[in-house]
Amino acid sequence: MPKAQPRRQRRKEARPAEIMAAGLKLFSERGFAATRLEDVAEAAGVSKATIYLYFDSKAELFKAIVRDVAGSRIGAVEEFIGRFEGTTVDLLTGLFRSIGEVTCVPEIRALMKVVLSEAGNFPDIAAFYRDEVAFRGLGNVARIIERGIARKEFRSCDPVATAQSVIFPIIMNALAQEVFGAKPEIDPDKFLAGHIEFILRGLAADKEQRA
Amino acid sequence: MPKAQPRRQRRKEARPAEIMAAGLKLFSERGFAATRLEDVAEAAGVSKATIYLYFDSKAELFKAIVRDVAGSRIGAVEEFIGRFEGTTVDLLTGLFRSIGEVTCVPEIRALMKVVLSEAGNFPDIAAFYRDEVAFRGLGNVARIIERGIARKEFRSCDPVATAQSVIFPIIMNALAQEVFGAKPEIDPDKFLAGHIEFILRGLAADKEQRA
DNA sequence: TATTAATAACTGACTGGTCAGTTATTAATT
DNA sequence: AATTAATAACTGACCAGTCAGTTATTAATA
Repeated sequence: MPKAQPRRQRRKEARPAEIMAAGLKLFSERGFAATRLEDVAEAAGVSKATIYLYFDSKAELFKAIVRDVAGSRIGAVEEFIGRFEGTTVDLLTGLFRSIGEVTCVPEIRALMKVVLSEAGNFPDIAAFYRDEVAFRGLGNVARIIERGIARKEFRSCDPVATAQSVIFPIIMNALAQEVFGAKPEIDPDKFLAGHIEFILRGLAADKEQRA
Repeated sequence: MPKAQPRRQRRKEARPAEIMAAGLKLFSERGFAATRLEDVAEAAGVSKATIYLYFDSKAELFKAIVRDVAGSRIGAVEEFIGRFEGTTVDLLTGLFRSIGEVTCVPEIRALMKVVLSEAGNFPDIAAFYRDEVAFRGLGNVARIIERGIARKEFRSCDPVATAQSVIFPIIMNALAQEVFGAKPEIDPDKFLAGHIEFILRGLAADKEQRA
């Protein structure tokens, strides 16, 4: 018989991450207001008071989680974009695949929803998310479109406005799945493929244009 | 001095609508959980107990509001679509304008957000909204696309998947504005115009195709 | 290497405030 | 006078945040 765990353990380093993981799970399932800190504590294998050793308040815990999850991925994507040397069509296609993957991670999808929900109640979270995730991501797509225009692969258009046309369906699709559950009628891979074709046509440089 | 209103008035017919209007305002500003029924009552010029004369619970009030707002517009849109006789491009353009207008009504926009937020906590609301608003609206767009394909105005494609590419940016744009506030960089009208052009290119029938 | 002192991690039990929902009563309408 | 719309005052449950006390760990001392 393995030695029984002592009832208490001191694991200063591991606690915050465990608490945040538990919080992410519950906040994304139930939303901020409906999540009880006692449940987070239980899920993290810790007492509620312990949470307050590491986080000042429920709101601060929530913010820490958002910062952690949101900040962790965009850097890698930007590096990929910077390094890429092929056609802009391939670049965009690659980016789509990668965004498609990210929006399939349940925690990330769920957190997106919670941030939307709680933005009004947490202005600083909203500002952080807007600048560090939404606008930043949109800017990256806009830059790719500019690249395509510069290389004459794409027709001339407003890069930022077009970036929205291009990227919003993917986000919204993930959000809809999160909220309403999977649509039986249309599977996500098929949608993504169709969308890529669709937007490439929308972006395509005119082959035989007057003047 | 005008005759002072009696402290109490009996206005059985008017109360529910007034309570729902007040609820819509507050729920959309603060979300479901953060809205106090006492505040709804005050905004409606009524006591909290009066709300319970007309609605069984906070949740039922919320549902009644969603049903009311959500159900009220789609019918008109569908009728417009049914009657339309011009080109499918004009039909789609007209529909976009009308959706663009609807998503500018602050209460509707805000309610969209709240429904997304609370769908998890109110499965029946989610189901209602999914069937009566989301899928129904998507279906209408898909049908327009089918019409365009049938009339050789549009290239052949999956109508439902494409409907998402077409309509989601408009919804998402409204949602983003709602959540993050207006983006200074891009004004909504310009976006809408650009988006219309973009999707019409994506849909356009191939003029000179092999075979 | 034991023993003990000091510290820091952790917890159970409590508190104060909030708010959905109820009840007893009042006043308008018939 | 009987009915019913409306309300003020109340109740019970819930939960974020606190705190006094407990246990693990480390370090100093014998």
